[in-house]
Amino acid sequence: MHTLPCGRKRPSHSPKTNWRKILSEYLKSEGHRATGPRDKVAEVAFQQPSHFEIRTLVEEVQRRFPEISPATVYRSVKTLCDAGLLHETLQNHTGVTLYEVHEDGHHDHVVCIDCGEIFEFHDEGLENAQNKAVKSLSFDAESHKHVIYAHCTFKK
Amino acid sequence: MHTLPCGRKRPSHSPKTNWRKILSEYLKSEGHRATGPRDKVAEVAFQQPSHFEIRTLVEEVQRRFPEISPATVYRSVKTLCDAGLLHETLQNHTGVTLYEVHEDGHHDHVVCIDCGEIFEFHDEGLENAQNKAVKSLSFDAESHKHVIYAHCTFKK
DNA sequence: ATGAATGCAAAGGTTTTGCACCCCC
DNA sequence: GGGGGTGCAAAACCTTTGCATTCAT
Repeated sequence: MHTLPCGRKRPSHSPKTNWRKILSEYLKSEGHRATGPRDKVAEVAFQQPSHFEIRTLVEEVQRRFPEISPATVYRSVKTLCDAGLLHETLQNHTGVTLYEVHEDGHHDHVVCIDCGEIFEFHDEGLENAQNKAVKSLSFDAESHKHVIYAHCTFKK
Repeated sequence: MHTLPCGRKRPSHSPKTNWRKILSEYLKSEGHRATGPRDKVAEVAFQQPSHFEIRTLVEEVQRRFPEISPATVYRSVKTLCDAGLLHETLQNHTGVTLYEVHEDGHHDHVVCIDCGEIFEFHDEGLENAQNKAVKSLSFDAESHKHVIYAHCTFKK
């Protein structure tokens, strides 16, 4: 573990570098098998930009491994999500679901309505308020999505 | 306007009771027309439970008005969103997009991962933190989604 | 009358599935 | 060898679109 500027901790081996071990342990524990195609899909997935569409992943896998079928990509992504390595994160400005590598550190997202650019941000006060609110709900919260849709001011 | 227990104000005529006027003004202002099918779709939409899938709406419209085609339902929902009467709100536990009647008062959602039940909540501290965080981003925020996925403890 | 709105059916796009074959354990 | 995994193609879905027709203004 190391401490980030913002003060919170993050495991030093994120799934992005550590996924092989996590995946193989998950597969073993579930009675699933380590196979070539699934491994290649994972490899491509972890090389994607931080937020990606499954559509893009399918294309990239097909480009690099033409013998792997789209069905396998879909099935593998599902497995990677179950293994806790990937995460359906948010919907971009056109409503398409994006995936990201599941990191422990908490962050929220801003999506530009105009250009689709995605920004991550971390706000201590917001996080505290969220935790407090969740606690008061007396539900057993597992995850949450907080996405802000806005106009970014970078382009044009 | 009247004041709610939590202290915030809500317009006394929500779209739920007032939609005809709002819709007709919107249509006029955009050079669109008041038509039977669109009106019927709106009528059914505003009778739906607070969070509904478009799939359910299509079925209900077909049931009550078999002469109205699904395409018209889709087109009408788009119009109602443009008019500010409906809102694509969140995704339920299976990833399906839900619509709700657009109310002014701000609330967030809890979705039960197991049964799909949806709860609304309003938390003053959270809302303040959100506003503050958004402000500090120096984006021009237009909307945001905050959904908590949790296990509810009501059933079984 | 004129152009928006509709119904129908077809097209488009995405994701899932059935099944025979393959190959990891 | 047995059962999970894969590729392929078809199916299943969901949503949009083209077009002729209808209808509001």
